[in-house]
Amino acid sequence: MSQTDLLAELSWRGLIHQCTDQTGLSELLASGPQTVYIGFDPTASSLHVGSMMQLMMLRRFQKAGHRPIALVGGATGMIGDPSGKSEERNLLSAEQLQKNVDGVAQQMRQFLEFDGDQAAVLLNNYEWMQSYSYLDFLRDVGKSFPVGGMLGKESVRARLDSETGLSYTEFSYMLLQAFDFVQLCRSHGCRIQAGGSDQWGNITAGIDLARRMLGEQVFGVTAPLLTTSDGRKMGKTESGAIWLDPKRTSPYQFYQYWRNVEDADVMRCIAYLTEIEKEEYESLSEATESDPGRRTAQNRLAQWMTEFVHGSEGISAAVRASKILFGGEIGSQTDESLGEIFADVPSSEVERQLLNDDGYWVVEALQAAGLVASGGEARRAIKEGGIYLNNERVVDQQYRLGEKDLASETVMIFRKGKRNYALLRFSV
RNA sequence: GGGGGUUUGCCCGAGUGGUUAAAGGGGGCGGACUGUAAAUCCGCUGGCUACGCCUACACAGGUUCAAAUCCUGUAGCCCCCA
Repeated sequence: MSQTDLLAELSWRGLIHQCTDQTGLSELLASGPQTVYIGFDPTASSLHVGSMMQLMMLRRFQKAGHRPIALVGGATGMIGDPSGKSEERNLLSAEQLQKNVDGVAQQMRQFLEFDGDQAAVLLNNYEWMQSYSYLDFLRDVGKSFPVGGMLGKESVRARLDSETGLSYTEFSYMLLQAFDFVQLCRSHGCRIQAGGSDQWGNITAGIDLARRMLGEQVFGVTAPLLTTSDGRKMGKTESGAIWLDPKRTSPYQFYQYWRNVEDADVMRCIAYLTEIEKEEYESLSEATESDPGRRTAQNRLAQWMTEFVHGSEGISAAVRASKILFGGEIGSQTDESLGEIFADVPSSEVERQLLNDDGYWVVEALQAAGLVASGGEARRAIKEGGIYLNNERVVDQQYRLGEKDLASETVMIFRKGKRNYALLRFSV
């Protein structure tokens, strides 16, 4: 991909929100391979959907022949970026921070190429900040930082006007991030910083600082934030963030999240997060327009994302689980395959001998499985036709469960309504 | 300190001696429809192997054949006077 294609691509994808000097940047990119950096906050040991967008941005630069630097904020993470936050952050402990940095660094390997001519570089700003003394920092960096400019930044003003205010520590955050840019410019010849639009203030601070300290002209470009059509941040559910780590968000949940994206948001997700090409993008957009019921774009998005993040095994597991969880036939399964498919479903154990003799009363089983709070509720649910055993409706309130009702060696699958599953394990 | 009012199920809110497990609404849960959507429609919404029994209308006690409903005391909330 040539340099001009890169900006054209970012632009049709809507990934350029603000840019400090569009023509300057495009000339710079055209003049040869450049180094570009994006900072990542190590607030957790896994990346989530929001940071994925930034990683894809770096990936796009790398594919176009530039060198990406993923900067993990080991030092800045100790302070906490106040941008876009309404409250003072809790400070993370040093050990927690280190764990997070390690976890995040690990995940980046699947997004960026760390070998070859334009090998990606992974840095931690703790490396150069840890031994920087306060006095030296004030003399070298603070000196070139006019407070008036800082006060003018939107991110600072918003917090100063709020009731919680802004601590000196958080106020200083900007200096640290600005200095990162200077440092990377010096050590790696990095002249471009990208980031989310909430980073605009920090990025421009870095550009000003580079001009003052190094006399260098550097550039900044921001991408829009990934929000829903009604303005909420994407990548969050009631139960928390969507993580890239399969231990935190299973491939199934991940897949389902994207499948369920609103029509109004789906095309933006595809543009921002995937590498689906323009022609396909347009045909998906057309499909959403003309036949929204088929959810063609959502399916494609879910499939692309899950495969990219969790590999071919992840996507096939997610699709298999989706088919069964949405009412498909269960048939005869093994404990192992059920365990995989129903990984996110609560399960309980009861004694196997309950199945002997007259069998185990469904109403009791439903209570044991935790699907209903009382026997009365269980009876009612059955009467209403809302209870399913291994995806087949239970009609008889007096039904007794026996060995024949097992879906696998030891497990029965109960469902209340469309989506509430619970496993009951009959152990020995 | 004195006087008046109020307290109902997850929430709001009717009910002022018996057919009241308590109208109506909201929420929740099921079902139908659908796009694993929205809207809509229908049903359910104290417990108990249950045509019966038990527990419930702030709490404790009393009157009565019978109380969420009447009386007394206690507590919470609200208003008026000082």
